[in-house]
Amino acid sequence: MRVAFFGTPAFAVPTLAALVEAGHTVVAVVAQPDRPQGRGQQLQSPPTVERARALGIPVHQPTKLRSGPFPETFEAMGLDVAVVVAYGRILPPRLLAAPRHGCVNVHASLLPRWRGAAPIQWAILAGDRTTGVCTMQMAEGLDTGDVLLRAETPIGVSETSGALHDRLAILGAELAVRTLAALGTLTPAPQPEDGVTHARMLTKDDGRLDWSRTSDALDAQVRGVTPWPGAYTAFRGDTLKVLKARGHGAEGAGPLRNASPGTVAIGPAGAPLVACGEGALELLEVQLPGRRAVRGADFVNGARVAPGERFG
RNA sequence: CGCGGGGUGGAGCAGCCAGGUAGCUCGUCGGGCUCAUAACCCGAAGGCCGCAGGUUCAAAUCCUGCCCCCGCAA
Repeated sequence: MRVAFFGTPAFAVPTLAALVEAGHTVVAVVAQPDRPQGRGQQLQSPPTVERARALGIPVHQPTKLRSGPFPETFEAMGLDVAVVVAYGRILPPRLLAAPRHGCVNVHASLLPRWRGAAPIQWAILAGDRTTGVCTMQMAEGLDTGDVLLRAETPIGVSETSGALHDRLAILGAELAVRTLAALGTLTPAPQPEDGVTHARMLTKDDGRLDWSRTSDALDAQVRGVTPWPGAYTAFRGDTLKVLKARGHGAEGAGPLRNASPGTVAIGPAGAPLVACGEGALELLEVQLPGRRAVRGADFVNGARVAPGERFG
């Protein structure tokens, strides 16, 4: 089939690669414009653009989708379908209607749960046991289209957003290929109104650890915001990033059983054990500003963390 | 030229501002104590202080250049 691919970040790359691998004619890759990024604020091309160049596919990075030259260019492509994966912008109706089979979106959640920008992170933050990917026939609303195919996967007890992201990217790629193969024979299933949740984009604030929450909630929060925006707490006036942690129930809290939230003890492996609203959180890997990431026990040794100190 | 922090025995850090003896918490090795231990006690090994120049009687420390690592900024 003649396909156009809309996608910007790393999550979209496996799908792009899979479409080409499956023998589809990808006539164009559309992504967000290059933006200054990283240390040094260098202008950098999105991952999908890098891949498109390597594959020799023409790239479009329009700043406007409603006006300007792009809509006409798009309509002239003579497409069977457009595949959209984490493109980052809403497609106007004119574009949605242009390809013969319309536009198909790959979304990283079990719709209608977690519509929106950060479905992977929110599934973990909310403590969901399973999540997955869906393909849908795109409609005008945000992730409201009829579902074509879905694939479910369990969320590991210590899985981070980063790890789940990589798994769902692969799963999504497979689902996209299967969806295109069956296009026209699939029955689009309208999303139920029950169970709709919205996964708003995360901000830096979502990484702040509130020690009055339960150890389970904090464990999920650390995993959900890793690697971005990252979990953090305050320690002696500095920001301490928490890269890896493990929640312990009341039994594991030991001497902290009646300590107020944020109080630190030294755990059995030498790592900091922090009192939560319920249970305790063991900090397995942390990082101080300007320093490299270290194991919990090394942090305790180097910073001479004393039992009874406070985080947060 | 976006802003900023850091490179010191195997690990994590202090010392640098006010140049002059290599320090701390661990780990490792040996010994002791103990029914036993991630506990405790005694002892030991291990570092050209990122690299190259400069200043100085003297540089981990001050000056210059370079290399590497990291935080902010999406």
